[in-house]
Amino acid sequence: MKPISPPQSLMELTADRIREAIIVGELQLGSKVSEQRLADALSISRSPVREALALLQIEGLVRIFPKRGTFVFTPDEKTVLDLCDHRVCLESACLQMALDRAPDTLLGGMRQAMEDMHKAIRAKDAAAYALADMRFHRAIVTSSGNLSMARVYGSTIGPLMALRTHLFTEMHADNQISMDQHAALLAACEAGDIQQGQAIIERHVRMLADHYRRSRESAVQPPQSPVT
Amino acid sequence: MKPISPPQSLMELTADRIREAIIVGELQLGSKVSEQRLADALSISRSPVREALALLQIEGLVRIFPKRGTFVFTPDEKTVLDLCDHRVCLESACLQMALDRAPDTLLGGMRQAMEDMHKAIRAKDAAAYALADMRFHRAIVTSSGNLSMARVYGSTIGPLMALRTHLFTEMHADNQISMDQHAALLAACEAGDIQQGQAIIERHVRMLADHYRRSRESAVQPPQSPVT
DNA sequence: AACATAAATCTGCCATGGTAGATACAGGTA
DNA sequence: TACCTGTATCTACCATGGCAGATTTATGTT
Repeated sequence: MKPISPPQSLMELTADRIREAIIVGELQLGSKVSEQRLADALSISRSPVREALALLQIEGLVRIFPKRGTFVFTPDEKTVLDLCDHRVCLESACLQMALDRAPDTLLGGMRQAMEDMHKAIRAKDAAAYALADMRFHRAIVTSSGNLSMARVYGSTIGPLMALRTHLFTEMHADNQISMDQHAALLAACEAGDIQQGQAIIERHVRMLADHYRRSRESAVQPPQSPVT
Repeated sequence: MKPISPPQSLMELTADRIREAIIVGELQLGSKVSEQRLADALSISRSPVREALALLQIEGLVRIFPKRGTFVFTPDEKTVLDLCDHRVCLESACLQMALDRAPDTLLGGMRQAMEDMHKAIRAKDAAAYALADMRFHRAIVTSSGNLSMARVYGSTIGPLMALRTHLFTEMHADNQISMDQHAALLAACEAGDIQQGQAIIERHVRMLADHYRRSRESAVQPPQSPVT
């Protein structure tokens, strides 16, 4: 995937750390996140923290208000629905390309991710499940060989979807349905049935959207930003 | 589009400045771009320059090699083809959504852009034509109402496509073909024929890709990076 | 002359300081 | 009590310094 990465910069490590903290709920949605506090907590300077936050804003996980502060992004309903449409669009197109160009890579990535999802379920680790889920779908996009789509998916759609996934995998323990859908998608790919695979993707994402909608109906709305 | 922007940060201004310099060729493709030199040239500090470069890397205009330097990205053939596929994917999906949800907005935006394209052709203004062309396609994406897709299209695909456009902007004399395709797409939208519209988008982008390929066959290849 | 090696320089990366702007709070007035 | 205002504090933003890694150049050996 990445040809060169071992000398990972502190900024990237920090971004990874903060992203994970947001996804697993360590940093609450809508909460203010200060450069200084994060730097102190990680025992580093404010510079890499600042750059990491800028990156996370591009990814959509935080929102930076100039001279006011950085806040963990709370996705509203329209944002999630837009994201779902976007995701279906990219995944469907990439599924076709991946099956055409690199079916073995695609199937291998899917199977590996499903292994991890099984492990996460057995360990009842919601966060690990969310991450494995993300890897499953990321495999579709990366196997397409289209770097432009892969970058967008990995840097703007994946993290936000993982955030949303984690939000209700804790309360709804029906990972089984999700697992069945992933298995069905894998089977369709093994059979080379693109249309069937695309239909499953569509249904899967729609189900996620419905889950999100219902989980929000019975939840309080944290303040998104100091001003509207 | 942007609700708040007046107090634009120096980092954003710097990013805009560098982006324009790259697109118009002021900074040569493949050339090394130093934080220190840019900061000196703009009479500012290295901090905002560094953050701006990070942003431009996300957009795909530059490539940052850790501890080695930042280089203006030279799109190779695969990159452009990937970008074209990505563009077709987004535009096709957005066309459907726009016709479903806001056909009047879509048709209005298309007609306005076609007006501008006609004017540009009569005035033989290639740059104005390119901008109107971009607005035409952007109308499709924005009319879809999907903010996630619109952001990606505007911030990731747009700049790189503009760069590509500039690369062979001198030679394209067949704006008439392009105009005919846009007119055909508008007609298909007026008739509500989504499939026909999507087919036209596909053909249009393929034509652009062919243009690019031919323009590269008779051009030298600047070095992309110090190492492979 | 060709190559290997080592010193010097260049450059990005992270740490820290100063400043301006925004928010929060306290005190005073209607 | 409610509202306005002035002050204090907080925080992001930009400037600058020190350091480490990488590239280039110079030098000595074969």
